[in-house]
Amino acid sequence: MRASQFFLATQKEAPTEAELVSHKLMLRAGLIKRLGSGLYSWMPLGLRVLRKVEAVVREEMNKAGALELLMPAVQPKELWEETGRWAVFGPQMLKIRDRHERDFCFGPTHEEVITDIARREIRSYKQLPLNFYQIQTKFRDEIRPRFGVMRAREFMMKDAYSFHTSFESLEQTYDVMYQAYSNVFTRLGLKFRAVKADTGAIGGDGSHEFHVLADSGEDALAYCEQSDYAANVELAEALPPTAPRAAPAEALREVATPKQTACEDVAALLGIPVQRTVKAIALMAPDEAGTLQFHLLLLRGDHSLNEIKVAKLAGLADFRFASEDEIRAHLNCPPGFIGPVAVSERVRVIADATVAAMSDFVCGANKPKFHLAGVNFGRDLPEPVLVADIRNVIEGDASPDGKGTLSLCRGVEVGHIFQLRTKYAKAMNATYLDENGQTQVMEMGCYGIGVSRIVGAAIEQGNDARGIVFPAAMAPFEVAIAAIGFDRSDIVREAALKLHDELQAAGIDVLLDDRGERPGVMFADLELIGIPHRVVIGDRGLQNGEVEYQARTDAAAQAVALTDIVGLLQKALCRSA
RNA sequence: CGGGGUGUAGCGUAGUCUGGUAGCGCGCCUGCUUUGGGAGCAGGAUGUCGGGAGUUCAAAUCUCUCCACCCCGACCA
Repeated sequence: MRASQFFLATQKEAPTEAELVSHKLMLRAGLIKRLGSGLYSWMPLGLRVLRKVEAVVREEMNKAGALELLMPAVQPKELWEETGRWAVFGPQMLKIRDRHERDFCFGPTHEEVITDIARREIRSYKQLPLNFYQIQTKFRDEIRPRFGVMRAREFMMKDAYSFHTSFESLEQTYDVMYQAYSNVFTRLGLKFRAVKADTGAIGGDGSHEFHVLADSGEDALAYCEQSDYAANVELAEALPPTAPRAAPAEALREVATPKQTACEDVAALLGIPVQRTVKAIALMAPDEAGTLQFHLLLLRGDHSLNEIKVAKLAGLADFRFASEDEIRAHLNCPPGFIGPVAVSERVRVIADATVAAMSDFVCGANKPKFHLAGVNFGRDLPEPVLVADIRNVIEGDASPDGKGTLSLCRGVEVGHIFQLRTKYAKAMNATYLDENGQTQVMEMGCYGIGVSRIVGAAIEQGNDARGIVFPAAMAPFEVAIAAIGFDRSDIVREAALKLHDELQAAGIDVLLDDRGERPGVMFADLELIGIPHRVVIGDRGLQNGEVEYQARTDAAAQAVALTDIVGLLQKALCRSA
């Protein structure tokens, strides 16, 4: 490709709308253009990147035995009513109506459509297992789209769905998909981690997320250096303390905390570690009769609430945080000074396992501007009605597998695999006949990769002061030739065109910068758009039969004989000559 | 949806408080010079100042209203 015939749309300054490095760089490099909130056009340069990611995904899926198909993006309401998800999916689903006033949605996912295909097409156990996938545009009306293509409303997704006669068969395919996903992210040159994930409303026994590691990632991940344990913090279990609760040693007393509401501030005022404090979080949740009950959750001062764990507790599935008025009504105290001591029977006190093992702790006094110190369960207040794991794990916690301690990092979720089991097949009556002629419900798995999100995540991981540093597998071009004086030097022009043709003939994706721009302009552009290998051709070097080669990550260029450059690039790109 | 903020040329912005000719940098076009790290000079084009309504002799500026976008929270590939 010659730059003069391509469309480079680089910019020196990033639009103010972009917050994240990757978003800024994608806009500056001209990979994408924003049309509306969460809606992006992929410009020719960006589309090349997207297509390369797709190609790797497609190859690995094919290799794993999955079959590509393509389903409609627009789906009829009736299908979604069968699984009850027309209502459940809620405002995240873009609902549309045709000229006959019939309801449709723009597909946010395709379980319903694929299950419909499966129930129509699959009759016999002999046809199973089967694994279908597609790479297609999805639309999810996100509450808050942000970070460019990392959380867009319209995005490109690879979604696969497998069908089985048994759970064992599902597990087999699940493992194959796990491996295929690892292959995809490895080939794309990404630092990633697979973690155990919350299955959420989808349910099932197994679920893993694949995260590209990046500090700006929206998910917190816990992993163990000493073992292979890794889980989303949403799910990661906090083991209860091993040491039993110590006997009370201090007397219960009030301490004045005129301005201190946060645990850190209270601890600082009292000159004690924040680990000695307990914070109370007030929730409202409906009981079986639908009456709202007031709950007080106790966490150690330095711990944070894990809302997903809370929602799994009996009676708390539909919790919400209590309002200030509700807190005052139940505790006769404003937030900031609330605690579990001497509360009415209507207050249900739930303690995190860590708190349940604490003694002589500090908590709110249910009296404005006061806290209590030397607080002990059993003596100063009843034992909590429930002790559970309701906190997020922190750095240094014991690993749930009992081998070592946990570390934390952040990641961008780019893949998620689920064992769906029979949830959809049952709801939609997707059955087959087994060896005995009996009707059986199919087991199902589903496997998603955020193809467009990968591009953003990769840039988040690969960038420097000069711009994007793409892994070779997904760079828009593998090699750039910067021809200095292309418009005025015959020997440069000839050498550049010849090298361009040779590289092309060798199957290398090459961009020849033949714009005749000044070197600074060319270098800046080629670096910004992240092309991994650059060859500079100029009069100066050609006099010695040399060109310059520099990898995007190299500090400086090296002189290379013109006759050697093709071989060097083939080697750098791991291509055989 | 709740909280905070921003809308001025393709991008970045000044001007808004205190109403009075819409300005700057980058980019773009033409010409000349230049040519190994975002060139110089000269000339030029591009604005419903987010939309609408109002106040006023006069509105980018004040008032009301609608819209769009961004940031913080709940959602997720």
